Amino acid sequence: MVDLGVIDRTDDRPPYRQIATQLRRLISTGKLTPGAKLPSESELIEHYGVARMTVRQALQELRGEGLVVAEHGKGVFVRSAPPVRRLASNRFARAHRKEGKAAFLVEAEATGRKATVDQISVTTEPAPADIADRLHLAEGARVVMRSRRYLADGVPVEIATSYVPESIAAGTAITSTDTGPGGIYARIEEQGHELGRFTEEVTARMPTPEERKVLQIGAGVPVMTLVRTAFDVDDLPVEVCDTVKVSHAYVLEYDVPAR
Amino acid sequence: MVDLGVIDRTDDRPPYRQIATQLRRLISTGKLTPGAKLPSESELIEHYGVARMTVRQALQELRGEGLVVAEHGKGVFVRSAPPVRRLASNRFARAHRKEGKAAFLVEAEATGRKATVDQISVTTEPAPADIADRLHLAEGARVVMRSRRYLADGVPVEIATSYVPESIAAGTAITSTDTGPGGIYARIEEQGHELGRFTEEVTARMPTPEERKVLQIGAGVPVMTLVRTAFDVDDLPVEVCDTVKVSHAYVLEYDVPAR
DNA sequence: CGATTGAACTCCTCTAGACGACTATGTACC
DNA sequence: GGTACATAGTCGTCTAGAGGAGTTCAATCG
Repeated sequence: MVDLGVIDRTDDRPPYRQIATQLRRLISTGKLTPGAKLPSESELIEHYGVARMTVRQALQELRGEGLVVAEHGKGVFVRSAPPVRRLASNRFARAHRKEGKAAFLVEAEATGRKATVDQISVTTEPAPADIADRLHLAEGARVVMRSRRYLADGVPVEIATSYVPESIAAGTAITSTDTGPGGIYARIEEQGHELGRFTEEVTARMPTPEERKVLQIGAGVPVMTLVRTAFDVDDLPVEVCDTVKVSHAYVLEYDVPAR
Repeated sequence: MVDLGVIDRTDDRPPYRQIATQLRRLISTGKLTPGAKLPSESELIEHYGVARMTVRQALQELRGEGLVVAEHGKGVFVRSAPPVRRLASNRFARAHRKEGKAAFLVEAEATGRKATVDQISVTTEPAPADIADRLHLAEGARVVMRSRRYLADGVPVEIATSYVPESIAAGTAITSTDTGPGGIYARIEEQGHELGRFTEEVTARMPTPEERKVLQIGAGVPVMTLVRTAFDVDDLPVEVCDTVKVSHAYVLEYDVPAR
């Protein structure tokens, strides 16, 4: 077992915080490596001579930082570093679409991971207000809504929802589960909307309980949201894609000219 | 007071989670607006007929989501929406530098906020390994390191650390607390390194306890990290800027050509 | 009138114990 | 050999209570 410290009752920091600090140090110094099991609650209680709730509060702190995950009936484990996917800003280059590949698969292939998509749903509905705004549509105009979940090596890493105006999507494979070679963007271009540029808006927040479930992440793991709007060469918005990514699974890369 | 629901003991979700859900709904439906005070622990205990720890566990859940903040001795309050700053990808346009304005001030001015900078420190040290790598420097080469904290309307929103090779920074205002008109980038260009492009790497994570203190945020509020590397027209890296931003205070905007 | 005191209220921390649910493992039985 | 079961160990949830510390505000004292 690892060597734990003791609680200093003269320290003005509360015991649960001291315990958390000592456990945190074990992780950051590598004495506890990813996947390793922390001492059980009982062991910590005995070692530190405190009540159960005090130990649990310390562990709660570490879970809140996303450092550890608790598994019911098994123990508390140091979170294993998930695969990091780098998203380069040229990932929608037309060359890839010409090759008949969807963006997600291209990225995954580049990093040697097995990419899968599931929980696909396709519906046609009135556009939500913010989406209608981004697509320059009248309120209540109908859009094709495509939701799906992406997994890398079987681990959920992202959920995404695309919105395409019905006027563009109608009668194309966009309304099918399988959008065909090259994905949505290839279909949109076939409809005479050659893509000109994208805008992306990035921010981060804590996941909702539902997102936690779908992405299989514990409390204390933040998500990044990326809302991408695709414009054709006439600067007409043709698609909005709202994605929620497990933050530690992604690094977004952008290239910005100095002008 | 607001109208709370009741606990359904036949529901398979635990009571604390039901309480959290009901409070969450009060917030999301606007019955509790930002800044409003939630019912006190005592009131919740009496209303739901549960033990203190059960109520606290529900509140803990909401704090973990960053929805509420607890203030010792006062109560628990709905987190007031902080000022959101949009960072457009053209924020480093040369035109602004020519006008003698630093990037942060330009942004703040555009949104009508009062921007301030404090906790400035300037030192010269051997470059950390990852920085040396990004700057194409030999390990141990010396860099000027500039740290500072940014505040919008007096609220901390970002901490940043810039690294400039000593070969470029030596003898310039970069080594002074005040970098002069146009900021670091103007000084770098004066040294004959006309800026050509930037790369930015964005990800999100939970803050360290120290970051929490400096940024004055509670547990449960994530941060975004943005590492920007500046290249001159010869594609030589001339600066790396590592920033940690309070996530809910920022939306990053990028423009990506379709190529 | 101003300053101090005290009470009431808030959230923070901790104790001690209980039962439940999930996981793993060994054992007895078929 | 394989299945079913018992058991021990784990974390999850809840109860009931205690003292501490920060905040607020009204009453009291000088």
